[in-house]
Amino acid sequence: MDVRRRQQDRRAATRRILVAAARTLFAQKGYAATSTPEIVKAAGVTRGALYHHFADKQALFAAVVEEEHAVLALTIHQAAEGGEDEPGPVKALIRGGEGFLAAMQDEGRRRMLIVDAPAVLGRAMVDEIDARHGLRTLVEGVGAAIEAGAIKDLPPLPLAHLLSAMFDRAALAPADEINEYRKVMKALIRGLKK
Amino acid sequence: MDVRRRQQDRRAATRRILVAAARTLFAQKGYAATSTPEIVKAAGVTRGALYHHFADKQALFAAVVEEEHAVLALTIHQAAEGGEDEPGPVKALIRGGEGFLAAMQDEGRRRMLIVDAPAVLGRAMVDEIDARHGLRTLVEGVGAAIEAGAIKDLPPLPLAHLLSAMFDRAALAPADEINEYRKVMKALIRGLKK
DNA sequence: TAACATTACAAACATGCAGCATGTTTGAAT
DNA sequence: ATTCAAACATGCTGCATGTTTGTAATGTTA
Repeated sequence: MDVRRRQQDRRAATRRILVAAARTLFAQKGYAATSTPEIVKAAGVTRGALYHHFADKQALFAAVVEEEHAVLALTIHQAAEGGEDEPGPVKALIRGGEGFLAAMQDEGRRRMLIVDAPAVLGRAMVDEIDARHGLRTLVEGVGAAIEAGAIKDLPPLPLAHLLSAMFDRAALAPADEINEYRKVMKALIRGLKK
Repeated sequence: MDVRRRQQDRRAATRRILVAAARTLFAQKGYAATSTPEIVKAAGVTRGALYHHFADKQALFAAVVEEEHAVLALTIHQAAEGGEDEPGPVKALIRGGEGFLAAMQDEGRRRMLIVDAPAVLGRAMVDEIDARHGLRTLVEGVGAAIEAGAIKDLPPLPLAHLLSAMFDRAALAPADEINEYRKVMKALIRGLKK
């Protein structure tokens, strides 16, 4: 075995530690209030390393958001594994929403993905990222429901976007009102039935 | 009559010109990319004046957002004056949404109210501001529809929030897809009928 | 109306950050 | 062992924010 760190390992390790440190700080204090000196101090590297790996602060944030989206999608997917009783497509949509809301209980995650990301990266890039993760499965779920004839025949992508927007807002709701939001969301989705 | 400008007038005039200049720049380039030297240069005053009238850059932005929300609400209200055929409460909701989308055709307005405001001011303050303007009328519209028994009995405020989130996302949709979004929105609202 | 007080700004200052340019170390290839 | 490139580290520059200090205009009181 090779005790020496290879270049690739070294590179990957530095990148990982940077993204991890950045994630913590961005989650705690938001993008604007987090400085790059702060990040590199937490990561135990210098700003030179940061700007060697990322074009700028925004690119680092994009990497964090990308990863967070991936983790989020995985979390929701795993949670969905539980109920293996093959529910109808509408019920599946509702369950997916529940999983999303549960995974979104993390304040920092909400801040980064819903509040900061659109302002910092722009809607276009956020859409791109989301299209690779959560939104993709939502579009599939909606499409399945439509093809099964379970809900009205509507363009899947806009519908998925609108549902996604509603889930986002519900996730941002005050903790003590979240159950009301859940109820309303269910009603809205059920209203799509034929 | 008094040719001299009173303090109040002077104060109000400076404040107005600052907010106006800020609005233009925030709308064009976004909050982060707009500097205070830029703003005061456009306004024809110095940064001293800005920091005399506003606690910080964020407070100035809050003033701009507040005003923009007021103008937006007025615009929608005036547009709604047109069709005086007393539509049902559900149709009224749909028409309100149409009015919102029409008023949101302005790119700068979208950027400030939907993208930047939540990140810069935080959800809490945005909700406060919105509660004084657009959201208020939406809650009333929803409440009216519920009391009239036209739609399902659901908590009005969460429902209004979710609808508002939907409208926001629709407003951000690519221009060539907006009609599809309109269709889906209509379907979602109609699905609320009993 | 004269002296004083307050408001509304202007100008200069202090601090901190982002991005880049240049230097140094580490690793790999020959 | 030498050479070269990648992976960092260090230092510098310009700029933005917020604060402090100074000044002129306005308002108030004796």
